[in-house]
Amino acid sequence: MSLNERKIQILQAIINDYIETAEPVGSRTIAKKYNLGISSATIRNEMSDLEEMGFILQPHASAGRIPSDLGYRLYVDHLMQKKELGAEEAQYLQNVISANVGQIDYLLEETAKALSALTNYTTIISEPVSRRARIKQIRLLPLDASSVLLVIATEDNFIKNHVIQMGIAPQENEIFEMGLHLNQVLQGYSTEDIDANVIQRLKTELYAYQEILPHILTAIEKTMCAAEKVQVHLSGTNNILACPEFSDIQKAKSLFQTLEEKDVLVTLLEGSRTNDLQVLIGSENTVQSMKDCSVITATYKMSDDTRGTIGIVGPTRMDYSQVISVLNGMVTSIEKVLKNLADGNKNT
Amino acid sequence: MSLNERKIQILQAIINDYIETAEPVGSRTIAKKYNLGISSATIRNEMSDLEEMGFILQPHASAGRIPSDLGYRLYVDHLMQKKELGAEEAQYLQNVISANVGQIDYLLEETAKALSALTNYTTIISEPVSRRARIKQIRLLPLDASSVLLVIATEDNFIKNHVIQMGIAPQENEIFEMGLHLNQVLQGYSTEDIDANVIQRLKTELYAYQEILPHILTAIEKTMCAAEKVQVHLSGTNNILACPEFSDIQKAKSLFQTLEEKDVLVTLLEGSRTNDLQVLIGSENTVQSMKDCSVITATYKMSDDTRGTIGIVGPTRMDYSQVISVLNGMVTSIEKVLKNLADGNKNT
DNA sequence: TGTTAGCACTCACTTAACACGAGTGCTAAT
DNA sequence: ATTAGCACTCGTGTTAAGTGAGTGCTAACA
Repeated sequence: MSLNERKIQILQAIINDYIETAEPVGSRTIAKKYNLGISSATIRNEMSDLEEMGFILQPHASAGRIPSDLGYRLYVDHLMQKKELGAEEAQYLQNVISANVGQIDYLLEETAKALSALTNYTTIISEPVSRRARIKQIRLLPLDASSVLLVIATEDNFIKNHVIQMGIAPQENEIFEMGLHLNQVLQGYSTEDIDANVIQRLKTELYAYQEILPHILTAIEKTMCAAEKVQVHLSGTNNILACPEFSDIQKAKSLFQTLEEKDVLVTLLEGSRTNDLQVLIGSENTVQSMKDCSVITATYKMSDDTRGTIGIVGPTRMDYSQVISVLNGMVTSIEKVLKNLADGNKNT
Repeated sequence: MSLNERKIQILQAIINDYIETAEPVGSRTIAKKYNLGISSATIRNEMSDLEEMGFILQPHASAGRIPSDLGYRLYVDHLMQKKELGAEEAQYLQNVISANVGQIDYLLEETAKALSALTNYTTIISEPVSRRARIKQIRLLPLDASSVLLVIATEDNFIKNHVIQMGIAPQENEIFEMGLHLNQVLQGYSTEDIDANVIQRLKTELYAYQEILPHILTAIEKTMCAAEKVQVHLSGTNNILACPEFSDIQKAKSLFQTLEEKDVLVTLLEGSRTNDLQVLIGSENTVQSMKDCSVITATYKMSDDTRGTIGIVGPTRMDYSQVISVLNGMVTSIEKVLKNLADGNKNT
């Protein structure tokens, strides 16, 4: 029993129809709607084969067929015809991005909204992070009598700051001098580079400030940690409730619960860091509550080392080709903007 | 027809029972469960009066009674007995807060989670903002050949920064000098204080830097705007799906849609800026999709001028006294921590 | 005059029976 | 190899009857 041309046509018809209608597809429907030149009986025989091969399944004995996860997998890998993103949609995305250049968090928030609006699914976006944030500039600013502001700019132009509270009130010029020295020593360093040796060196060279130095070192560590922590934006969760597959309120609730856990979302996106585009279909998802969902993720690069991920979550019966075209378009647009930002060679 | 003691007892019984069971309450139930010493027939007569007065209503002719919004209003204002927060719960909240001191956004995120976990409703928290953020420190740091980092610390120790990209590459010492000057002039100023006069003054005094000054002034404006922009955190939306009143998926969807719009959330919370604690019941809400919800908001102060708001959203049939006790406990805890932060007199 | 027992009535909800129809699998004819 | 025909399955929709929780009203009672 081989997967001949006709079987493939039938499978494609089933998947297309099911994605459109969300109803199990029967042999008569296919015979009428898609002119394959064969009768419903023949289609029935082929469908029986397709079921045996695991590409489709029957919800119950007297119902039509629906695609299985394996069926969708075949569809996504070989059958699906790839769409290009429409001009108006591409323009819409471009506008959203352009309007928010310079504020990375708003940019991603709005991008997520736009993607949800275009696809009618749920969007997850992680902020770009380098696994190894390198210090480009480090500064200390006296804030008031008892606190000092630490500012770290990484090579990707991510800025993080931390207010350091200290019991002792140091002199302004001391703070300033320390800042200059730290900047000189730590430039180009990542978290891991700041090891015992470096710390020892700083302790020696800044012996005069031994009372406040520890405060500052812990602050640097915390700040660098925060710089490496992934921030995620979620949007369009309400679309889940529009899907007939989630009319069971229990299913919907457990999915919502999962989507509220940022950690889970991060792992979900992290998984696809290596691939440009990844599709996880139903049971391929490791998270239990997402066994009825498909997740399509795309990676966007800011620099070679700094990348974030966009994920679209929908029912397995999702419009794969449309989502993929939207994601591709979005990645292109966003990379253009972010690369300019990282290179720092464009006016705001 | 007056609201005598007995009517009040009956109303209270109806509300208590309905909050607990979510089922319309009949006269027999009250007669059996609450020992009021009167028969179900008498209760029926009183209930008829209560309905006429608008405190309760009948979903359909042969059903029991449920409280109306007016009924809940009376309950909240006069009948409800105020609870104190349990010791373990107070401890739990305190732990969550202590664990996240120093990072205001994580703190609020975790606080929102904790409140949702304790109440089983949805939590919205806005970050504390002063309506008039005043500049405490303003600095310029050269980042690389073409960009400069602007750092503004407000008097409440909120730090905001902005990367300014400029075509021209200014000298390090020029940047530094400008920064010092700006700091001197703008200290203590809020957005509104920086009017045409001030700008003219700066333009004159910093005439030497007329090419880059405009870049910097717009950046200052943008940054101060961002400092005044309210950030909101949302948590526990999935609890909505556990409420029987939202088993209608359409209702749930429209509520979810509303909750995804940050602007709406901000207005929702803003409304109660003046009051310490505010309860909006059902139709008292201006937003259409929240006509079946009650929103309890509490304001927490960081300093006299800087305050944020916590809101709990649930069905009108929510456990008002419990939510209020949790909110009060939370405000006390969070204010203790935040005031220390704002005063800057405690180690991190 | 306020309270209560009794009773007729209402109406949502449940259950069972039944018909309907979409869909299948199998068989036999082409 | 294809297809027409047919019996069979099973979810869905409809109808009818029964159930029970709840009400309002009336008349009797303290």
